Amino acid sequence: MPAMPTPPGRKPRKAAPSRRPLTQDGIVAAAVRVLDAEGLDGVTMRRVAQELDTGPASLYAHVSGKDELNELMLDRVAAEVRLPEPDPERWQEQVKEVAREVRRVWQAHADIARVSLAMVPTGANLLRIAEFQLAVMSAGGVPPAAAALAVDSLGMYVDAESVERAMYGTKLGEGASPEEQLHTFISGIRDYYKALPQDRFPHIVAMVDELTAGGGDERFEFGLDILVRGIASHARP
Amino acid sequence: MPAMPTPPGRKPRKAAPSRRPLTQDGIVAAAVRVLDAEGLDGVTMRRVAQELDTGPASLYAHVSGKDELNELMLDRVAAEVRLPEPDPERWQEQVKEVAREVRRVWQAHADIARVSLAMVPTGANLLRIAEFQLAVMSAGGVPPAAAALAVDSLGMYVDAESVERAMYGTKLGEGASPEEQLHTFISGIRDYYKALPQDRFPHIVAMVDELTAGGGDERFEFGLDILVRGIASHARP
DNA sequence: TCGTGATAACGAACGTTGTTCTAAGCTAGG
DNA sequence: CCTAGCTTAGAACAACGTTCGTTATCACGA
Repeated sequence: MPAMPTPPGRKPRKAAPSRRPLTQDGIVAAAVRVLDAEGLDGVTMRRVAQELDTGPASLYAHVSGKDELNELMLDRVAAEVRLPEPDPERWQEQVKEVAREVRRVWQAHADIARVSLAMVPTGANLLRIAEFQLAVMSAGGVPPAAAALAVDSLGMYVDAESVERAMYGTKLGEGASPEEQLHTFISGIRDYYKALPQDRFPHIVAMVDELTAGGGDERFEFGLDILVRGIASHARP
Repeated sequence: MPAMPTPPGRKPRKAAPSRRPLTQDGIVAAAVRVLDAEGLDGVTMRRVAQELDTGPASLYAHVSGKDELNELMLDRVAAEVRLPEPDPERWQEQVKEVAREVRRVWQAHADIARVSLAMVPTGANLLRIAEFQLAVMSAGGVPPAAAALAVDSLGMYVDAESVERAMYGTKLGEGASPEEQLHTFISGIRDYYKALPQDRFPHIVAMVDELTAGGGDERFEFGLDILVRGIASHARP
């Protein structure tokens, strides 16, 4: 198709290029909107681009790829985590408070914990949280080596628990309410465990109620309690 | 090319239909072979089918889809976990032994821990491990509710640690040895943390060595110690 | 005021992925 | 020996992340 003059009376190409220019921040904000509405698997380059009325190729000028977009989303969401005023006297309770707060924020944004589990924290908002925990533990008498590894273990625990919890909502249909979903899922598991052969799995069958008990908060709280007790056993008095 | 009569003296279609029929077990075994050689992301329907000299569609007669194949792979691999003879006197040490053993097996099979993290255990070999841990903790005096939640927390910790560990190997190039990969990765993180602004992240910068210390085994052992100490604090004496 | 060059935007396309469709082949039962 | 039902498998579908090459835009020096 050789060069052709544009037909008379035809606009240059597209009607209104009133498109405000793309920015990395705008892209990440759009991605988080999609995340909240459709889950992490719903955050595709195409879907984010669509949210911005453009094509997927346009995003690559501001973001190196999907991985970087994931990390930027996580760090943006991590900004919502509120940290208390450090109080060395209450360091154990404060460590728990921060863990609960991170879990709350992760669960407010669908699957995002999956991203946190699969990366080393480098963003400013994530490091801000780690810094707080290191500070409060150090002030509380936990030796540096123990505090460092404790931050790691705590983060892993919060992430893994949030991932499992989020899974219940996505594996089931999106129809019912979150509590309904959780209950349906748990009942299925309970029935399966109850039907197990008692001679091979006596404890599982006997403890089926304990294994499937707790709305999720109880379970989390218990694991948190275990971790903090273990950490405290390494602190000097 | 319309229907043509087969030339005389020619075998029906393919030279030797010595193709032994597909079985679920054979498919899972092939999938695990691919997993070990190329990682979890390398386990695609096409790749597994290729390993069996067939097409991807043929697998769906024996396996409902990718998710089920993942779970079957995990359970097959879980059969390699060896459990000690239960000894209530040493329950804390035995819980740790099993956790170490599971981690060893997970890490012997690339990314497989990712699957474990994303599902509720239902396979016979996975339940066998949970049954053992419940039994030994119960015999050791841990109350049922605590034991049930402890199994959950322990499993999550082992899975999450294995996933993180496996990630170091896959994010970097596949060229160097595992230790080399780990070292390269850790040094990158250390340099980044060292370059952080000291006024905003004083503890991170000060503890950079502790945060990046431990070949991985130390870190895991420490987290395990924390968890078991916490669990033990719930046991009756 | 007019080019002009760097950069952003984007339509189209490539190579993969999981999965389904549909037709052909094989095997067991009458 | 023939037919019913299951297995096999080639082809195709929709969706994914990413890249290519071209077009449009805008700040700035002549």
